[in-house]
Amino acid sequence: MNQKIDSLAKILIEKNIKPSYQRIRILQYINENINHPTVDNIFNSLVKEIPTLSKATVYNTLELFEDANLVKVITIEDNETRYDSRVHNHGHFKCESCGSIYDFEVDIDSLVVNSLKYFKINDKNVYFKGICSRCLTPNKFLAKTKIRK
Amino acid sequence: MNQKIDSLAKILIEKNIKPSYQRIRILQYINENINHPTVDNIFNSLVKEIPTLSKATVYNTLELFEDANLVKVITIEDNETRYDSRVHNHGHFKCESCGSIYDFEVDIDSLVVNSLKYFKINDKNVYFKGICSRCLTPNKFLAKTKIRK
DNA sequence: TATAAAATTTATAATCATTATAATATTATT
DNA sequence: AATAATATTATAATGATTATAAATTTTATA
Ligand SMILES: [Mn+2]
Ligand SMILES: [Mn+2]
Ligand SMILES: [Zn+2]
Ligand SMILES: [Zn+2]
Repeated sequence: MNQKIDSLAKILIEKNIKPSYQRIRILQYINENINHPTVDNIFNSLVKEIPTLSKATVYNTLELFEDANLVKVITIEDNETRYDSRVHNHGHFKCESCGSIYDFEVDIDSLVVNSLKYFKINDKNVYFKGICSRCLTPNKFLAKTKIRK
Repeated sequence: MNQKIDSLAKILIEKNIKPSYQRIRILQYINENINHPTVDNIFNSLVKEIPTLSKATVYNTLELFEDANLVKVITIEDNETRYDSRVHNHGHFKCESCGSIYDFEVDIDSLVVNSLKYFKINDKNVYFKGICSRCLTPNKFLAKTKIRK
């Protein structure tokens, strides 16, 4: 138990972030929930166990994590900002039916753009939209299907 | 003058959209301003010539255009929805210094993702972030530089 | 250890883009 | 012209994010 907390604290210390209890728990949450949670997801889950938690802390902490490259902001939809603890470059697929966001591996670096020769590129993103396989053939996987809002 | 309006009206009629004056002017604006304007950009420009224009009309019209594939929503930043009248598939680069959004051609269709074999893909997006060439060497192009908020 | 300073968290208010609602105006149909 | 359908407008409501200041916790120093 303390091992887990210690290792999370270590990650924060290495990034020069003081490992407060709230920060450790938020880091833990995004590491264990890689389904690209929103601020509300994170807050509503954690506030059950940390009743004094403030939403402002979640916002502040995520901004801190973003600057430290511990988390990546996913902006597929304009109304919901999501967070991804997998910071390596990968693509995202959003299902327009169930709302789930899937990761997929894609060789983004191979996308060389001539017209951006003299631009400094810090960040490359790829995202698709459509209907996921579960929604396309729902009856087949009924037992496995999880509906996400 | 009327030729332009007529051709814009024609575009709308072909999409089964009644060519009201407001709709024609909004279509004209996004066709003439391909720098990915926000709703505010569109509204503030047009309201000077159409004082009765309502922001709700701009929102309604853009949604209508989106459904008709006359415009594409660009969501690079989570706080600003932008609109693009160039609906063919192309990439976007957002400069983190001046905020400008550049178009670039990229062969998105060549991105084949095995894990999405059984997914229905409706929309593919690619966007980069970084510093544009003008911001990297600002003195060189002083005369040409246009600062965009 | 006691005290002061700094950092963090919390509670609350403010902001702002978007959506919803209902009234008004315009256009089409009979 | 009267009626119905559609579009526009004005306005309010919503909701996510940001800002602000007070309260709490941690750290540094005497
Ligand atoms: Mn991901
Ligand atoms: Mn574009
Ligand atoms: Zn789905
Ligand atoms: Zn720039």
